[in-house]
Amino acid sequence: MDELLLSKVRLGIVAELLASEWASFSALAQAAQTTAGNLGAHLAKLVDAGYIEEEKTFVDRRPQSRYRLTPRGRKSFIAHAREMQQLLLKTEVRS
Amino acid sequence: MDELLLSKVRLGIVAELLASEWASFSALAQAAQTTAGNLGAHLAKLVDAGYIEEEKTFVDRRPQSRYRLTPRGRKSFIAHAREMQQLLLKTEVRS
DNA sequence: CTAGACTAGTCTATAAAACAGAGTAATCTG
DNA sequence: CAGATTACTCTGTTTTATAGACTAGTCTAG
Repeated sequence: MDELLLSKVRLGIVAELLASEWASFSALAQAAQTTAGNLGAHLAKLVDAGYIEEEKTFVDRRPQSRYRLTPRGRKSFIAHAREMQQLLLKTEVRS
Repeated sequence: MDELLLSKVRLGIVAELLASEWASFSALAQAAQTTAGNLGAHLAKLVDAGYIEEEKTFVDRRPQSRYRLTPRGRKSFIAHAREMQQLLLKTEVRS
């Protein structure tokens, strides 16, 4: 069970990055429904874990960080979703 | 996204209860791989939320609490697993 | 019958994590 | 240039998780 993926905010980040290759800080803030401060902290954790990649550039002379999932991050998420599915198989109710 | 199900320990509890109708405190301690104190706290949260049911009885003159999933708890878990699956559909990698 | 060990927890203090909001740096707008 | 905006980072507070001490009762042995 992946501790890093047991978080509303971090799952929101990953969900967004699964849908779109690269996402900006502000796009992620919207996706994860949280404040900038909190988002920054969660992003740092995901970067440290090698789940996402950070690229700091300037767009129109303004700083802009953008992020994307690494193969490792993608793999981890898939494994996580699978584990959930495995648990679900233990119950008969399937509807 | 269900906050209550974003926890290693609580997922361990739910997993065990999906597999076996009723489970004792000690069986859950083993399933969730945690200490008694911690387990007690998490069980209390799940009981408060109406996800599990607690039954305190005596077995061989000793106190024994046992727990089982409520329909509500089961439903919530299934919904949670489904949400994960939905996120997974956003990526092309399916292997 | 009582000392020591065990079961089945609960309670409490500490450690870790999440979070919000203040602060920083730069740009743009009137 | 004053004030507003973007794009964050840093720090202090609050919330959550966790371990371990503690309680209550039972069982075993001497």
